[in-house]
Amino acid sequence: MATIKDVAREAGVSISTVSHALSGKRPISEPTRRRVLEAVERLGYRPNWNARSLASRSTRVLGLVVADISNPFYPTAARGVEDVAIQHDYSLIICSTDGDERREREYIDVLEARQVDGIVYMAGLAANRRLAELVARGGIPVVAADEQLRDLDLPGVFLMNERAGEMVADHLVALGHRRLGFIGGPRHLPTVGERLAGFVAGTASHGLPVADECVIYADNRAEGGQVAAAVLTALDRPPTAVFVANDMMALGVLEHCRSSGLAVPGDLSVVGVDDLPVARLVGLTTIHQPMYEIGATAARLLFEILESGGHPAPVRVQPELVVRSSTGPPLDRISDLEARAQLAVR
Amino acid sequence: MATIKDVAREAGVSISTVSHALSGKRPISEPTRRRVLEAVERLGYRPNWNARSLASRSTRVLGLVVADISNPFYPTAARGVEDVAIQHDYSLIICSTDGDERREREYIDVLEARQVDGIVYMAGLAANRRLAELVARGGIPVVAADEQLRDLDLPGVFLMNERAGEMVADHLVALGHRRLGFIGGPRHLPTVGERLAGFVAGTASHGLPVADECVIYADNRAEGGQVAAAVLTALDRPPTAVFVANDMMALGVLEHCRSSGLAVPGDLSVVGVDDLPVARLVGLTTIHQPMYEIGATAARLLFEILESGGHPAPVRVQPELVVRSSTGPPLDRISDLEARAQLAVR
DNA sequence: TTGAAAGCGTTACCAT
DNA sequence: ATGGTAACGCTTTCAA
Repeated sequence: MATIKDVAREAGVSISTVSHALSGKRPISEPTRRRVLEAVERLGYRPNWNARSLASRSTRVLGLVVADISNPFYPTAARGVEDVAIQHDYSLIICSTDGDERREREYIDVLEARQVDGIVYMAGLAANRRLAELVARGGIPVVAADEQLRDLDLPGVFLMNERAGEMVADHLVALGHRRLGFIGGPRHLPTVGERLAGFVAGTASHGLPVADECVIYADNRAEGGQVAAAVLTALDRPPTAVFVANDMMALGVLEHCRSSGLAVPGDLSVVGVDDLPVARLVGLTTIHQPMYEIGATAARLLFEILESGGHPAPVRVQPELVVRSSTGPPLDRISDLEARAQLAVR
Repeated sequence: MATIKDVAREAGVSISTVSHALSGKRPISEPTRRRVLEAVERLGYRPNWNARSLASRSTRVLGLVVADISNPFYPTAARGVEDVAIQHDYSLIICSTDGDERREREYIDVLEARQVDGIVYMAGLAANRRLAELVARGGIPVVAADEQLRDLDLPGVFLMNERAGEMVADHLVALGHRRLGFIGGPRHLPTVGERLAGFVAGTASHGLPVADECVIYADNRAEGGQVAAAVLTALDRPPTAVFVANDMMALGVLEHCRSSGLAVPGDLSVVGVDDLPVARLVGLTTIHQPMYEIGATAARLLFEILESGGHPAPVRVQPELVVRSSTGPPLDRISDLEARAQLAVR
């Protein structure tokens, strides 16, 4: 592997000239520059980033921690982060913690050891001290995206989760639902609590409660949704509509309905959050999250800190309800309407 | 940020003692070791990986290049690579080229500049010289996964694509289809060609051709499938069944059918390849690829090279047909059967 | 069992 | 416009 030294020798100039010819950090005569570039080409020289980082005390690398890269939400958000990073001539290390605390802890260490210039945290969990310590040390700026971290109050970009819950409540109540359910990921996640709070507030504003037994917490993924749906539909008085705190879980709910012969939306209306690409394919009514923008904004926030320090205020993004075919009037409501229509005819 | 020097001072020992206490590369007396560890803890010391790599000439980092991280195929494969990497105490840089040549070129440079110890290549494209040059220089071993690289003959792990095509052909012909179509990504991709070849060979063995106008190449993603399906179904004599070279495109085909009111499988049977998680949700018949295993095997291959050099033989994995609800007898065939059944009744 | 010192490939500063 | 050289933080000889 050719080094800067080899290039210098090949081009017949000093090391520092090569360095500057490549970085453009000081004027270089055109012929010299050309000779250097030719030597680079001939030797297939690629500057060693480790050495560069070591000498310059900046790695030009950002860390991105996501909860589960196989949730389609993250790749898009990651792309947002990455594009902004690339604009700033940075690159990205993506760490998928898979909801596993040990793994998450290790990744934090890796990112710190790698001396990344900053971290975008999109993993929710972080129950562990590791991140708190890192933040406390203050060496590496961290911004959160999508999910605020418990007890940490990082700068970041978040969906207006309460608003999202309200919108869903309005939609379902308007359709005629009276018995409503909620399915969410682990209860300690701020987003889950906020979405539920908004949902409850929304239904309450129409004079409707959300019964305790109709609120189920489960694993954050499709399987969790499936399990929760089974519990919910087995109730004596099952809800006619359910708000599911994210699309992956909502897909699980749909799967449960399919496999147990429940009609959607006839027997159960389902609303998710995220608007994953697959939501369109399966006709899932959901709250749209601007995933790419959330990632990009988080990255911009990070560069803002990197460049001018400080603790920028959190950015809150507007939810948007996308109505598809997984929501409709409840069955009893339909027969009700039909009955009235018939009365009218007479 | 505390350095090894700080730790040495704090613990009252030399730098090399700290280094060895941490790496365990030479015997250290218990009390000394403890003092060092305490100092590390107190200062929150994290070894600088750049410096370490520079000094030891090994980064313990692998590069993973994927075509499109938002294709659910990749995360799972990536997980396979990552798990094996972690077992070897390596970490992973994931690069998503997005099918963009410029981006791909840049990433290759990044990985080389970062001095990764090896690269798993899962992106197909690589029409560019960059990778060829890198391979030619021979500094960094590269293995391919899922898609062999044109003109490069890397060690790697691949699906038996011809076999997959044959299996699909057998399945569709057995259902009674006579007019068959094929939709694939860019024709220069080896997998696409191989899957088509197997498909054609399979139908031929039943005495059936695949008409030229029924073979469509398009963009590798869902949108491409949608476009291709539109072309195919607009034909004078459209096929009654189509083999789509990957699930994302197949989802696009399904989407086209839905939006244009075509029944699946009544009007068109659809088979994909990959068996993405979403395939189950939408009931897509498809060829199962062991994604995780493909990734893990590729990583193992890479470590094999790293440890003992050489050029291991390519690993080929068996395809498996998963029949779901997107395939069935063609409509005319159904009426045909019904007609016969009625005849039988009389 | 420990310490000193020579690199590793760059950048950045001080000269010229 | 160019060259020399001291860092950067660590690993790895070589000595003791």
